[in-house]
Amino acid sequence: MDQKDRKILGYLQEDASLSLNDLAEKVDLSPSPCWKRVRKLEEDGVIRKRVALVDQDKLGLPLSVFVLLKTCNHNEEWLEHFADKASSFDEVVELYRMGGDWDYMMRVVVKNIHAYDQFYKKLIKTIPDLCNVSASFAMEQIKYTTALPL
Amino acid sequence: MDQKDRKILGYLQEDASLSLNDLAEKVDLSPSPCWKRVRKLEEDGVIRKRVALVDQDKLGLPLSVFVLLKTCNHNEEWLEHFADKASSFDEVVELYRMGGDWDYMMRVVVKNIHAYDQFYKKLIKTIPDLCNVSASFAMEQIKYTTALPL
DNA sequence: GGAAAAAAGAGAAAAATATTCTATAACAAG
DNA sequence: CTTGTTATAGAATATTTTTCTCTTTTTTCC
Repeated sequence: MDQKDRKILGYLQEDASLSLNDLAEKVDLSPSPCWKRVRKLEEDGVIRKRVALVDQDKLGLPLSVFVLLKTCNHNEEWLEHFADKASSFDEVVELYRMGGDWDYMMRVVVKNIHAYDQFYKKLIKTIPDLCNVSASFAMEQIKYTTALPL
Repeated sequence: MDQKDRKILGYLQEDASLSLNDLAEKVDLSPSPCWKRVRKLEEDGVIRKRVALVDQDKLGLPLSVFVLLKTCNHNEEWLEHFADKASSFDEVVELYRMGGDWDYMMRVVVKNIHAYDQFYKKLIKTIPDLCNVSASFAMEQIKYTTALPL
């Protein structure tokens, strides 16, 4: 991965609908070697996938809730079971195992506070041994990008 | 936006490299009406953009840090200035204004803890009047999807 | 330093895909 | 009904992606 690959990633991170010709031009290559690089980046898994980003508000799901969790149960099996179950909820768009005070944090996307409460009830029903659950509501999404710093 | 549009979004959220023929087949349409729907979704801004998702680990940026912030300065101007400045950092991939104990939360993508510290120093230098800054480190990213629930 | 091998690039041809166009079918309002 | 509107299908055209071949550049090793 050299500087040109990085440049390619930079552009495709921002706009994957860019045609190969345009991309090639931007990175100062002719289409064919540019295409080879793109394909290699895909094969190597550097480019994980191409996706369409959908507008949360326009879909009627303006609310992001950050949910912090503590478990009472610290064995391997529980962890795996939790990861599986929690990941399976479509509302959970991000899920992290954390260091520090809380064991897990997730971002949950819902219509409104009531919908969050429904999710909450579903969550604690599905996953036992949660010792502590705390929700923080995002008032405003100031920045959201999938583009990693290069 | 009817059920078919939703189905289209569902597929494109997962894989935007899907050809129009394949997509059309999946949603039970012929290519041309399917294409019209996709274009309308794009024009209406329901589909915000198409992007390539890059692997954090493969890029050498395995660490996500969640940074919580409190400001001492609660006037309109400060808020705007903060939003601008904080958004401008490439390491900041998500930024929310929060309800509750903390004013802001952001996810910062970096190489390692040392790189986070560098970022931290850059942050407090750039943005004055931060009363409190707290960082939580993600040990593991269990789920990360850009696909909103439909 | 220079020859051989390897890697990266250019340009054109072929294949696949997206886009437009036209005509037909379903649907809703008066 | 029937008129106007919207959605669809299928074919044509245009664009884009992918492959192929040949050339240039870079690297390696003597």
